[in-house]
Amino acid sequence: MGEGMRSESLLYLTDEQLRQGIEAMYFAYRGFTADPDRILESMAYGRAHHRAIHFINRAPGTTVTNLLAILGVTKQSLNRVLRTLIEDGLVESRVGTSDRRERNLYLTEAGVTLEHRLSDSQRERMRKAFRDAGPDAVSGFRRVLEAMMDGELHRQYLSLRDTGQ
Amino acid sequence: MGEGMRSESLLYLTDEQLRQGIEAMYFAYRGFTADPDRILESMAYGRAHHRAIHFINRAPGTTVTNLLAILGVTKQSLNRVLRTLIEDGLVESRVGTSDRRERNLYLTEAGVTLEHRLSDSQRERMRKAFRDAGPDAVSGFRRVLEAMMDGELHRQYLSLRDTGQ
DNA sequence: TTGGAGTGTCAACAAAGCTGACGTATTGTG
DNA sequence: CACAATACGTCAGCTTTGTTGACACTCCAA
Repeated sequence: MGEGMRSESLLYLTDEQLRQGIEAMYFAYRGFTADPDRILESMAYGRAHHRAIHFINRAPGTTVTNLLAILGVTKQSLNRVLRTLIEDGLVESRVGTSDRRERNLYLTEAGVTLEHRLSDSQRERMRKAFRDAGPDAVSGFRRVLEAMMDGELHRQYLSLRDTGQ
Repeated sequence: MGEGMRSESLLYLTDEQLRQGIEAMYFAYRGFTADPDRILESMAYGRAHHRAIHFINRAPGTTVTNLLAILGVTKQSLNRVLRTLIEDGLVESRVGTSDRRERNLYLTEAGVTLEHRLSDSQRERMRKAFRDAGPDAVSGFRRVLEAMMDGELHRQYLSLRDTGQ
């Protein structure tokens, strides 16, 4: 430590500050997932189902392969989740029109309903956090999070972000 | 949309902004855990071992019950992890001096070594994120994360934070 | 037309969470 | 002292969600 801090900004990078950031990230993520987890556990679902529902809702008609890339899991793992969602009538899987090897995924009406319940609870918490922290904090929050992503993750985040209206 | 936004700050709370925050949190957390995960998978360990090691390092001599409260898991789940760490010589469990029912947990030298490897990688990513985002962003980042914690989580975060020198 | 690449499914297994029940050692209290 | 409560460990069994391996169907290009 202390090998030529020239600018004020470097003062923020003590090990103590970094450790606090790490622990804040850990506890905040637990809070972040708490509300949807509560809703999901009443059904037979888990976080994996939530993630699948979220991204199918974001990109209706997406393929299994595309979803695999976003979620970063194996196709076998995703398939199990997807199968239960299809059986339960929350997701519809249509054979691709141009390439019949692909399956295009859509939420059914029931799927959209559940997605709303889940995202409402999560948005509400995010809204409260943003409100409590104030408008200046929001941009800082997002800038740090973006800088924390790997190149590949960051690319995925941006490409999703840009599809939002 | 648009039923009486009076103050500028409310402009930040559109559903689109909230959704971006949610997705940023998701992708950032994946980046946040990626480096330790890589180190751990080369050994027979997982994220659960990392969490135990982290908090034993933070509060040497802590008891099992205390660790359970911080991690929010069951003792059976923690015990499995703790047992392997003790068997592998990374954690030492000493009978309590004042109350001999308790077990005080400490990292061994090997445990400290692994903790350093893990936290170095995570600190390095955090440092990069803070550096890239700039000093103003750091406080905003932390304020939003704190506001995202539940009451109980927030209390734990603060009590840990205050023990850091 | 046929073989390789791409897409998705089934089977079996592992990590790590959970509940419930129980044993043991220790502490504190009536 | 007797006995209830606490702290910890463990056994058994279940769930979610990740993993590999094997395989079927589809497309495309040689």
